[in-house]
Amino acid sequence: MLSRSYAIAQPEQAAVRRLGSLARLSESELRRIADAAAQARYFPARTEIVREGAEPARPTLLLRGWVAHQRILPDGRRQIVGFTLAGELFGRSWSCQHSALTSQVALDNVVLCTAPEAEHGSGLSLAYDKERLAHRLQLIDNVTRLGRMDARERVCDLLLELLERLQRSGEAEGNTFAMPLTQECFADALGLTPVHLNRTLQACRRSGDLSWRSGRVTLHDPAGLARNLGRKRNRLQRGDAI
Amino acid sequence: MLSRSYAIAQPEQAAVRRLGSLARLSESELRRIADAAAQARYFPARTEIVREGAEPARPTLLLRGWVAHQRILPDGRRQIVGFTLAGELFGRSWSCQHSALTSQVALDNVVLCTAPEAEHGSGLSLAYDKERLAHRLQLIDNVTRLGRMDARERVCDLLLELLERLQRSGEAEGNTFAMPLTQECFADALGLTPVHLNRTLQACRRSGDLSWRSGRVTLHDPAGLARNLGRKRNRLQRGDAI
DNA sequence: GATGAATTATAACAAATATTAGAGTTGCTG
DNA sequence: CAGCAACTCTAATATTTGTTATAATTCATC
Repeated sequence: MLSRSYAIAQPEQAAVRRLGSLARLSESELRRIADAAAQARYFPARTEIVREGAEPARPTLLLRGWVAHQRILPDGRRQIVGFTLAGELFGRSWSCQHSALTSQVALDNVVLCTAPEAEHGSGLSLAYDKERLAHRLQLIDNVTRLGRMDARERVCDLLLELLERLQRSGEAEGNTFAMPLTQECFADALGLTPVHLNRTLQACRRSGDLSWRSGRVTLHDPAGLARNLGRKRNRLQRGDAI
Repeated sequence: MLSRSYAIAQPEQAAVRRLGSLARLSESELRRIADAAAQARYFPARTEIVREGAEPARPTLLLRGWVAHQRILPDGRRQIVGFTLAGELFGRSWSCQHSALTSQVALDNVVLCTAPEAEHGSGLSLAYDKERLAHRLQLIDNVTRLGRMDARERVCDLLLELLERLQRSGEAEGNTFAMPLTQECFADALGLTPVHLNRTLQACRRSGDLSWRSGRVTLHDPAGLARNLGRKRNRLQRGDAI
């Protein structure tokens, strides 16, 4: 269990840094984010944060950990439709006013807080809009991945996406990042069985594309992979929204 | 080629009816939609309306026909990530301010117009928000379909979705609707090859699930199918947004 | 360090989907 | 209505992915 002062102070800075990279925030907006972060809530790994169909949570800033947004079919098949990483927002994009479109579960130990209200047209509101745009991009990429890529391509493409996002919020060390997901969970995001994902990972290791050991993933040539997969670096630009 | 007066008058009514079903529109809003529809533009089948990455079009109201939103991989593989049907809006949800996230192509002869600006908080603005929510729902359904359903389930699930949307805008006759898509195109939406889609359609016909002949699709027991697939009727409710 | 549970790895086999090729069918156009 | 092009259908075969089972490894806890 994290001690309170440590749990909040560190990740809060990263979260603010990341929002600031999406739009220019005023002093008072920064203060309100810090205030919100002080009211952090904690969810242990594998805990459900919001259940699909439930009254959804307010817009939420993820201070630490990863959250998965998933659907469960009646016979138990699971599909993860997207991730939220530390420093990113979620809540509104995966919900409507009356019910959550997906269930939202903590993949590891998660610290989050309710995001402050943003005035229409403010910097904060722009940052929120960009976040929603990023979610839509995530979903479109996901559809293309699942519909038209084979196992190896799916693995590399999703790991590339995660690396890019973690680099953006300063959580990657070069081409290496901490991977809190189990292979079974990763398979549920890629529409593969755990066995086939494992086989594919071995192949990727042997071909020198990546390494994945004890919760750390390294992509050995991200640029080459991206070229190979036709992955566009669909960067969000200042002013992008909706 | 459609004569101008006929092309506009008929579908415009359906489009207004559909927007009205999403939110209560004022007299002046209705008039502005009619004005916009009078400035209709025409795209023949298989024409590109907006190319991925291009400066995107303004928010657009589709008066007639179907539009596909698609990604093309460098080697030519195509994935359709969503559809817009007559009476629905598109443009903003598939774009950001600076570049379209997908290319948008006319699947049959299409008539569209630029949607009127909506004031913040107005009925029209609420209808637009709902439309964007519906697009997000479409994408999430799509990910689940492609990730975790087999060929037969994908076919039935997508046809069900299309039937529901067409029923909502009054374009279906009972459980039958006009299907402008070629099987090859439908396969590109389902992440299947045309050959396998065709086999699967034969199987669905033989098992009595559906018929698809000369551009008309009938689902023989939509409710039963929906139950079978665990398809939730994720209806948009009054007040839903963002 | 020893123990047990969870995770990862491997193999053999089964099922689903892709590929290639070609034969019907439909619908448009002259 | 003849001819052509696009689309649909079918079959044989190849490849990919799923399933089941079990072994090896890792990780947390004692």
